[in-house]
Amino acid sequence: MEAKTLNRESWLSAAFSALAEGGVEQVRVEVLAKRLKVTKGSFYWHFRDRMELVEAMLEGWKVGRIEAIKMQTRLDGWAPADRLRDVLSLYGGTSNPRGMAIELAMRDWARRDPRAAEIVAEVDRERLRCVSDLFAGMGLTADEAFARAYLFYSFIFGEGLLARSAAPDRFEKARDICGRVLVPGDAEG
Amino acid sequence: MEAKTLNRESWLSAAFSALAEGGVEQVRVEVLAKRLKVTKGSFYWHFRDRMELVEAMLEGWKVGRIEAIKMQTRLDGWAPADRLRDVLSLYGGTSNPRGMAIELAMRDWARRDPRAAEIVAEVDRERLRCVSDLFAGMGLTADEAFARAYLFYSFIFGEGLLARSAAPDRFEKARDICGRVLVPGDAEG
DNA sequence: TGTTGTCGGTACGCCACCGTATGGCCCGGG
DNA sequence: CCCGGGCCATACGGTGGCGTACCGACAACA
Repeated sequence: MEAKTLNRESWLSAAFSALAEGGVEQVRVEVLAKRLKVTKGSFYWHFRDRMELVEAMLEGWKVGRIEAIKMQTRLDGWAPADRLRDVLSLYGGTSNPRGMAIELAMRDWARRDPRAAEIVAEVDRERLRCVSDLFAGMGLTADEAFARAYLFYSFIFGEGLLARSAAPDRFEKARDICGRVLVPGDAEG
Repeated sequence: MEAKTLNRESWLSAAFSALAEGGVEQVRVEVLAKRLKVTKGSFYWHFRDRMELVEAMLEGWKVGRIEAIKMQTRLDGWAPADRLRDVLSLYGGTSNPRGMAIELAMRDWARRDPRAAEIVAEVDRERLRCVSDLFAGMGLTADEAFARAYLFYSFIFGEGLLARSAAPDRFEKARDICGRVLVPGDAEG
């Protein structure tokens, strides 16, 4: 019961899937077309060229991620530490593998494309600011809060990079301990 | 004064440069040939095909990294904490950007190629084992030591992923604080 | 001086991808 | 009925990469 005519969103969605699976290099017009069961004639109706697609991806990802982090760190009467634990569990481990794949692909992309680098930089700034504020809300100084946020995000993305081969319970336990180190506090017995 | 005839090492070296700069996708026969100022006729003399090159890269990277981590964590009368701080400074920040670029490219590669994934997994196992032993040498239990090693490496690689835009002193200070959190101890005034 | 082996150049066919030009289909408004 | 626009198919030229077949330069060596 899918819509019988595609639009920009259809192509963007397919593009993000390709990005997650194979990096920017794999978001190719004819490949996406095949996956959408149309020809590229459709693509070049909705987009001027491939560059317009990838720039739409950058912009869409940016606003989506910034909106998400603002939601996730807004404390409506919650304790900062609890919010931090929430964010950690949202990105951590094997939950939301697609989201993590896109994150990593985005960052690999940023390593060689200045436009992507600028987008990732903006998102990172916002994220560091948000969780830095949470740490500051726990009584840390500005410098310490920023350092904690830096450690926090480095761990999250680095974890997605580390090979998770065999012994899953071992990693499970490790992540548990890491969580307690990253966001101090007595909770979470 | 370069050798006037190329060999496998020449191609491998160029291949790792291309890998660092643009990921696996950029290690292409004709591109490397152009950079080495020869034609691909040379390449196909030293290698059967492109796959033989990339497999040589995987193997070479593996043995090199395993050898390196064993060196860097062997304590010849050194304190475990000092060795940990050494490793951290070796990979951290902006020192050795080429090495970090290769690390990240390798891991991005591993996300879509099972052979690369296996290689990275082997290296990671060895690294986690080595620094885990160091943490254990500081009196931690096996579980805690492994968790610390996990946090340690996640931070190192995650840090390479985080956008480092503007305010370098801010990040410098943060990494300093992170170092003290990652490897506890009173040293390093 | 002829022979053999090492190393690289030249030229070709193949394929995947990009972007364009153009034509066809279908559907609503007049 | 027809017609105009939204949406897609078809077909084409161009480019860049892979791998192969074959040729040439050059050194060692007998």
